[in-house]
Amino acid sequence: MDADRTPDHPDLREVTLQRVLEALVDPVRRSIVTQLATAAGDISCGGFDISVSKSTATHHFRVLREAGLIRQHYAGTSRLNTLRRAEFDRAFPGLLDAVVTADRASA
Amino acid sequence: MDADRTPDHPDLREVTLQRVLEALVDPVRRSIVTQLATAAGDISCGGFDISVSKSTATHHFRVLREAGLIRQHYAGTSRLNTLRRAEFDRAFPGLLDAVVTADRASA
DNA sequence: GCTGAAGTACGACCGCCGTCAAACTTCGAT
DNA sequence: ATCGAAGTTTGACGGCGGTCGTACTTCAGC
Repeated sequence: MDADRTPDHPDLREVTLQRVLEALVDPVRRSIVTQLATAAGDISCGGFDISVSKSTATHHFRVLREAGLIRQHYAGTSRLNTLRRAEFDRAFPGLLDAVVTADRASA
Repeated sequence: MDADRTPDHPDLREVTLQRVLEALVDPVRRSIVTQLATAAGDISCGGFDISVSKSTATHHFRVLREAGLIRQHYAGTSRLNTLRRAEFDRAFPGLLDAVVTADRASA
C-alpha cells in the first residue's frame, strides 16, 4: 500500500533548542528557511536556490524536518516544503523572526 | 606598561550571524550566556557553573568574545565577563532574548 | 623574592557533520 | 511498458571543532 510516503514530523514539544540551533547554524539550511519565510508558500525540494548536490539537499531537509522547522508532503514525485511557522513560534518565541531577519540583512 | 592585557573585542557591525550562531550552538557556551543574562553582572571565568577544563573554558570565552556576545576585562588575576547586551541587541534584534528564554525553559 | 591562584597558549586526539557519487525507488507522461 | 524527472539511501571521505594535559604567564599576598 505504498504505506505513507509522508515522513515523520516531530511534535514541537519534543524538539530541543539544541536541535533547532544545530539546524539553523548551517548556511545552506538557514538559506532554505529564509527562502521559505520569504515566499510564504510551499516550495518543492528542487525549487530552492541552493548550491549542493541532491543527496546533500535531502540531508538538509531531513535535519530541518527533525528540528520541527519545516513540514514535508508529497505531490506527485515532488516533495513540497512548508514552514511550521505558527507551531514553531509557539515553542520558540521570537527565534525564527530574529534569525530570518538577521539572515536577510546579511544578504 | 603591562601593555593591554585586554583582548580585542570586535565591532558588532563586523560580526556575522554565522559567527553568532556558531557561538550559541554549543551547550557550554549557551550556558555561559544564560548565566550572564540571569546574573546581570560581571562574572569571573572561574565563577561559572561549567563542567570543562580550564583550557577548554578559555577556548569558549574566546569564541563568545569574537562573536561579540561578551566583553572581558581584567581585575587582578581574574578576568571579568559581561554581556554586551545593548550593542548586541542593536545588531541582532530579538536573537539573544529568544535564545536565553528558550534555554531557560529547557533547564 | 616565593608561592599559589587564575587564565592563556600550544599540540594532540577524536568524533561528528557536510559533502558527494552511485544505485535505487516512485511517480507522471508518452 | 518505458523513460525520465524528483528524491532517497547508503557508504565513504575530509575537515573542523570540542576536549584535554602540560607548560607558561601574570598578578596578589605573605
